[in-house]
Parts: sequence; C-alpha cells; structure tokens
Amino acid sequence: MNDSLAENEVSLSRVEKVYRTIRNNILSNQYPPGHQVLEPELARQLGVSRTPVREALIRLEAEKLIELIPRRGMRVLPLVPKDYLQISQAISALEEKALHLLLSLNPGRDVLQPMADAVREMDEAMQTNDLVAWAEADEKFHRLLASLCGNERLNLLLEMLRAQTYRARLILLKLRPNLEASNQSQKEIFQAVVNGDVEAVEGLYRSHRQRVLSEAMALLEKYSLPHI
Amino acid sequence: MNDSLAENEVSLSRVEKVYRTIRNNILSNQYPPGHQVLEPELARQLGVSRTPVREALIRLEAEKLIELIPRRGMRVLPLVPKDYLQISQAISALEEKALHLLLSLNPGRDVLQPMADAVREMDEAMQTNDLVAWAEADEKFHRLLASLCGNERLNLLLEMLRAQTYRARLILLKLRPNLEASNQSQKEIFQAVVNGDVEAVEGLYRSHRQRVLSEAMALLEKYSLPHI
DNA sequence: TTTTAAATGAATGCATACACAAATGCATAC
DNA sequence: GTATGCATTTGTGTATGCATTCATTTAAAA
Repeated sequence: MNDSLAENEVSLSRVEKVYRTIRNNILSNQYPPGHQVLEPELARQLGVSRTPVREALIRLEAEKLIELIPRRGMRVLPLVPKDYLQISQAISALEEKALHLLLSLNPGRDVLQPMADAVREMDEAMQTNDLVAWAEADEKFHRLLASLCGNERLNLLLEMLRAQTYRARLILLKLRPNLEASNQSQKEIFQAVVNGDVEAVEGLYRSHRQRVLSEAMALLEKYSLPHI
Repeated sequence: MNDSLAENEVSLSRVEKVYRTIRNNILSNQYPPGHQVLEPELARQLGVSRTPVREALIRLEAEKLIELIPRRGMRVLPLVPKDYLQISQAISALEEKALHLLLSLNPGRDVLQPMADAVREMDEAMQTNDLVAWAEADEKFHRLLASLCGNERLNLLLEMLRAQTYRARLILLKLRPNLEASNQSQKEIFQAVVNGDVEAVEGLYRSHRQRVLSEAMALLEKYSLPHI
C-alpha cells in the first residue's frame, strides 16, 4: 500500500493520485475518524492545486468515506455504531447473494483454490496468534467471494462498503476475545460451498454474521466507543 | 420532476443544479443510453462554467449513471443485459434484507399505511390498465420499503441502484405481456409483511424476483435489445 | 488514387484569480 | 468580565486561462 504520490504512477492523473492518497490515509487511519483538513492544506501537502483535490474529494464523498463541510474542508466520516450496523447489514445481504451466485456457478476446485488458500492462511494465523495475518486472510476471503461470484456490480458495491467499514473492522478485531468461532464458521461456510450445499451455506452464513454483528455491537457498547 | 435549472432553487449551488438536471435528463431518457455530450456543450446549455459541470459529472460517474471519456465528454452508461441482471440481483439481495429488517421492526398499521396505499394504487392502475400509474405506484412501493426498513445506508444503496435501472425498468414494463402476476405477488408479499410472517415474505419475494428477472432477461433476448 | 505525414482545432486536466460568505480577531460599550 | 459590532482574514464555489494531448483535417508523397 503506497502512502504517497508514488513515483511509479507517472501515468496517473493528479486527481487519481490525490484520490488514492487520501483514500489510503483514511483506511490506514492516518486520517482518523472526524479528522478535518482544508482543501488548501491538502493541496499544499500533495503539491497540486486545489482543483484536482476538489475533484478527488467529490469522489471520496460519493463513496461516503468523507463529507465536505464548507469552511471546514473535508472531514473523515466517523462511523457511529448505528452506521457500522447498517453498513454491515448491507454487506451481509450482498455477501449472501454472492454466495448464492457462486454456488450457482458450480465452481470447480481450481476456481475455489484461492479461497481455500485464504481459509488455510486464516487457520495458520490462528495457530500462531497472528492477528494481522488473520485479518489479511479474512479480507482476502471476502474479496475473493465478491469477485468470484460472477456479478461485477455486486463486487463493486461490496468493495465500497468494506472500505467504509475497514478501519472499524480492524479495531473490532483487536477487541474481540478470540477469533476461534469466526475462524471455524468461515471454514464451515467454505466447506459447504465446496459441497455445493446451498441451504447449509445460507444457514451457516446467517448464523455467522448474526453472531459477528452481535459481538461487534456489544463490544462497541462495552467500550463506549462513540465512533470508529 | 424538474427538467431545468428551476428558478425556485436559488439556494442550491450550481454543482447541485447541474447534477440534478443531468440526472433528470438521464432518468427521463432525454439523454438516452450511449448519449454523449461534451463538457463545454453542457456548460453552454446550462449557462455555467465548466467547473461545476465537471464536479457534477464526477458525482454522476460515481453513481455509475455516466462515464467520462476524454475528448468525448460524458456518456450515458447504457446497460447491456448483463448489467441489468447484475444490478437487479444486487437489488434483490438488498430488498430481501430490507424486508427482514422491516419485519423485525414489528411495524404497526399506521407505519405500513403508505405501503398499503401504494399496493391499492397498483391494483387500481391494474383495473384501468394504466401502465404509467402502475409504474409510479410500484416505484413508490419499493421506495417505501427501502425507507421504512430502518437502515438508511441500505436505503441509499437501493436508491442508487434503482436509479441505474430506472429507465430499463420502464422500458421492460411496456414490453411485458401483463402485470397481473407481479401485481398479485406484491399484494401477497405485502400481506405477508402485515402478518409478520418472515418465511412467507422471504419465499414470496424470492419467487417474485426470480420470475420478474427471468421474464426481463427473456424479453431482452426476445427483442434483441443490445442495451437499455 | 491511396497512404502517410503534418497542421489545426478543440477538449481535457489543471492552475490561478475572483467574488462571496463565513469565521475570527479586535475594539468598544456596558 | 462579557457582549456586541465592525474590520479583516480566510475558505469555498466558480470562472477563466493555459498547457497538453488527441482527433480530425489537410497537404504532400508514393
């Protein structure tokens, strides 16, 4: 993940570079929730004029990563717990559909191999208590699910929604007592996918998501996190 | 629906006015699929400089209503049948979740009254063979479902996706042999909602959507519509 | 006549300037 | 000390201008 206007992106427009830089800064928590930066300051930092900054900010606002406040510049949208819940519910709906679509494709082992790898990586990370590695494998699993389901629009939506909740998910990951249940669930879900068992997939996924969401909401309350 | 920079919107920024005007023109088919307009031409037509035009176009591109092609300006994104299918699948996923959420709210008759009105209006439109009225009532039904489910993020997503398929849905509506089955389905779905019967709602909705989507795809093939 | 090269015009991406409005700072009055 | 009014500063929204690039047209060569 680049964190600046990298030299090897010379063919990218300034808007694109600014967009990516700011987006990265948000996802990496360099711009934490509620963080405000004025357009002229962003322009100065990034060495461009305000115009491409504005254009990039409009895109980021459309993706609901920021809001633009007159005279306050850009503000990184903090997720209050309700936001997190609502976005997560939308993710659940779309991922469930993605699972259905994936199954209807009757994928062979070769197609599912990357997901199998991700599941294995999650397992390995569990064994060594490597939270970061587990998060990466988990992220990979979900990205693959969205991209392999054969519906590109769904993929894009999920990508956007997962970006909105990325930071929060990382934080919650660290607060959770243990990941054993989630790890197990995803293995079971994947196994049911391999078996082509639609009803099992649906049941397992719903249980999994319900538990994960309940857990998350309880943690947010327990730690009185106003926003994430 | 305004179709120009209305005089009664004096407090709206130029970007907002341009955005709304162009969006309206797309949804009303005044800018049909594939239609291209250059930025300077849009600016001339709308009586503003290029800057707010560009900013509005960036938003519309983020919503996947248009694409921006260098030296070709803005192009209204046509939906090839695959696009239509994919977006509709995403809509199905989100609407199913919306129904679940709505039911979990245990809404009273007063809350559901606007939906009941829409269902009645659909019935009345059926009786008088008024396609336009039926479409409006149908649109209203879906908008209400999204807005009453208690998940604002879901609502926004559905609003965006429905805008993307709005024009196509209107076209398909005219091509369908009859709407009796859809009308009946929606009545039954709504009745199940009123009864708080989760499983019935889910079953009915899935059947309904599967039939509607199959029909739509068959029509697109029958009429060899390359894009809509 | 056809193909290739050069010229031209125009669209985009971006920088800069301007007008306006809101926020801030300072002075004054109570 | 606090509130109010005014002047100044500053940020946004927008218009305009400039440099670059690309598509089209024109001219030249084969």
